[in-house]
Amino acid sequence: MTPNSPLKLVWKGKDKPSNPEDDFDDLNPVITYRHMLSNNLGVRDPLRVIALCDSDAFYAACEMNRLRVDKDVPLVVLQWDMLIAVNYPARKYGISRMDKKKDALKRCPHLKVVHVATYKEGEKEPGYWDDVDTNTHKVSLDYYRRESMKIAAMFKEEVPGCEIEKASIDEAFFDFTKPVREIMLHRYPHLSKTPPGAPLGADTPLPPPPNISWNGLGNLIPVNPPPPASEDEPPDGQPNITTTSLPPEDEEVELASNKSRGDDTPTTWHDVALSIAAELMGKARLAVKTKLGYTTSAGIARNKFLAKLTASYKKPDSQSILRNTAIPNYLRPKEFQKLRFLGGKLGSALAKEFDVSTVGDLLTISLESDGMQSKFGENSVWVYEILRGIDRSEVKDKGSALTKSMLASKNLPKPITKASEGKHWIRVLAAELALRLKDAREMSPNLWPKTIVLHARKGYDAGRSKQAPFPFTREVTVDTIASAGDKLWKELVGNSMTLNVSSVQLAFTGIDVAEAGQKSIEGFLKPVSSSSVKETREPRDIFDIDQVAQPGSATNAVGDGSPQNLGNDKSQVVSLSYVCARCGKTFELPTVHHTGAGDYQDIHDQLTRAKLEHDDFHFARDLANEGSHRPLSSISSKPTPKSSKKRKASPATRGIEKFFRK
DNA sequence: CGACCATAT
DNA sequence: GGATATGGTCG
Repeated sequence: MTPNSPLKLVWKGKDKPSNPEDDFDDLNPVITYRHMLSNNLGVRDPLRVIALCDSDAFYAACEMNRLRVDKDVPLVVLQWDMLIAVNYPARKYGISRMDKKKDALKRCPHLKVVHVATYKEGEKEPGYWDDVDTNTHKVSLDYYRRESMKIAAMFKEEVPGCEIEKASIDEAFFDFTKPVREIMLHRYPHLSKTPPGAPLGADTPLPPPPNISWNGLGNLIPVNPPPPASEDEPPDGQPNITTTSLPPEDEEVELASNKSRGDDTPTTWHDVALSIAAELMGKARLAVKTKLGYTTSAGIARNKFLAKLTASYKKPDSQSILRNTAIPNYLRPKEFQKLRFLGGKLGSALAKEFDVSTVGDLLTISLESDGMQSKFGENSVWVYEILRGIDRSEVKDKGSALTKSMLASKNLPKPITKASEGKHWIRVLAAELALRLKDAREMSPNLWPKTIVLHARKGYDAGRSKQAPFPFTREVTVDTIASAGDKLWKELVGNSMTLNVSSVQLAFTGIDVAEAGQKSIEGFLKPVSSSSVKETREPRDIFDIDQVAQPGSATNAVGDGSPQNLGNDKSQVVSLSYVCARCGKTFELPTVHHTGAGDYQDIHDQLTRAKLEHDDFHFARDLANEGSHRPLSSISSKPTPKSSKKRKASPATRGIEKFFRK
């Protein structure tokens, strides 16, 4: 029976609280030595501290850095005729996204206007040109992706031992719980051991926390927000008034008024944890600002949901802290449709069903109110909790495969009608994917896309998609990708001459590091050189294991699937290497001549032996390291309001494995 | 696994 | 709204 048992909350709706504060009655849990000294309470940890940090006007900031523009220069980033980013100096002129370039310039004639990088026609690389035309170019966000990765890398450096989840190109969540606990134990050594005379042993509450100074740590969200600034409230509380208090202009003012806002409510140990997290977050943000030139805004609170909400309290270049005690008053006036995951259909369904708009409104609706269970089913508990500031979703390190999919897409203002145009755009998109995959492989070689997907929208219809396994080829070339794309195109739009395609998207999905035993051996066999291999439009990987093991099998769905490529090359000079996906060690084999599958088999066997030996080394080393990082799958959390059904473990990995395990 | 949907920046 | 990303549903 943990103090924060979720069941308590689930059933709580049964007896309607008479005191509205009861809705938030888990916000001040008793914290014991057991809590303090446990390291695996996960999302139930009463000392959990999470932050969300996002870059201010990120694309604009990237361009300012790239062009070495002074930080006070108003600048916008353009995508065709649309503003996709407006820096803060430009916002002072009342410029916002949704404005057109024209209007923006009207408001601020000396505005710096930068168009996002584009590929043009068949260019291999994106670039910045001034003659951008949506009919011939496609946008590339690559520069921003790279900058984003730099920032993420610096964050990891700056807060070691902290789980970090990149949530989007310009946002990351931090789980500071672990490093904060260590610091707390170090700073307050009397917490590190249950005192001998403690009445309840480890379940004894901690002694009173020290008074802490929030000075310099960020903006404290007030426990008692000041009343809305304007006296003349529009009838009905309409959307264009800001219900939340306006943040003060500077932190001095904020701090001076803390007392009057009730921020002198008793300090808790969770507050101590928050304050330490704020130190760490501030340090990491400072590093990013001084070393990379990006300002950020962060929110620090007890979970992801609140951290995200808190980050928006004051921007830019600022961080804010939401104490548990400040949660109810911060949450209640918010329009729930602005909350994470309630911005879409679920949110509007709730608004319609109960005819309300704020969190406070929804708090009066119990779990078993008419319509709650029937209309929202599984979501109702999730909603119930989120409204009360409870969110058990975890911050998960997305590990090595930092990106699971790559999408290149192009909207066609003037829909295309000819097959040749389709081919053209597929080629452009393929070129981009090829480059991006190549770049990604510089960081982690052995990245493999499992599938390729083509999306197309015809006229006004909803888009349709087709996918197929992406073939094995060591060299993923534009041609490889384009022909796979062409094939999907045929299945999707056919040869009909009436086609009217207004958007095309080509994607890799299931990108992952090929791990031993997970993918087939092809992934580890890398042709170093080859001669008399004709460069066909669809170069087949000459080491495709299927060809070796089962000559003629056509499981490889590459390109046009023309059979003449299957084992038709009579003589080749090749040499092979095997690169371990885990440590990068390379095994080279001498150059061989071969005339048939038998030779392949020889090479294959030798490499297989080397690989097995090497795998054993990793296996042993893994055993030695066991125990330090086991995935905790026991904690169930619901990252999205969607179903909580668990996916079954993927079926046994098939393929080449049978060649190795005997 | 394949197609599609929901959500977000 | 365009360009991307992720995760869930359902057959």
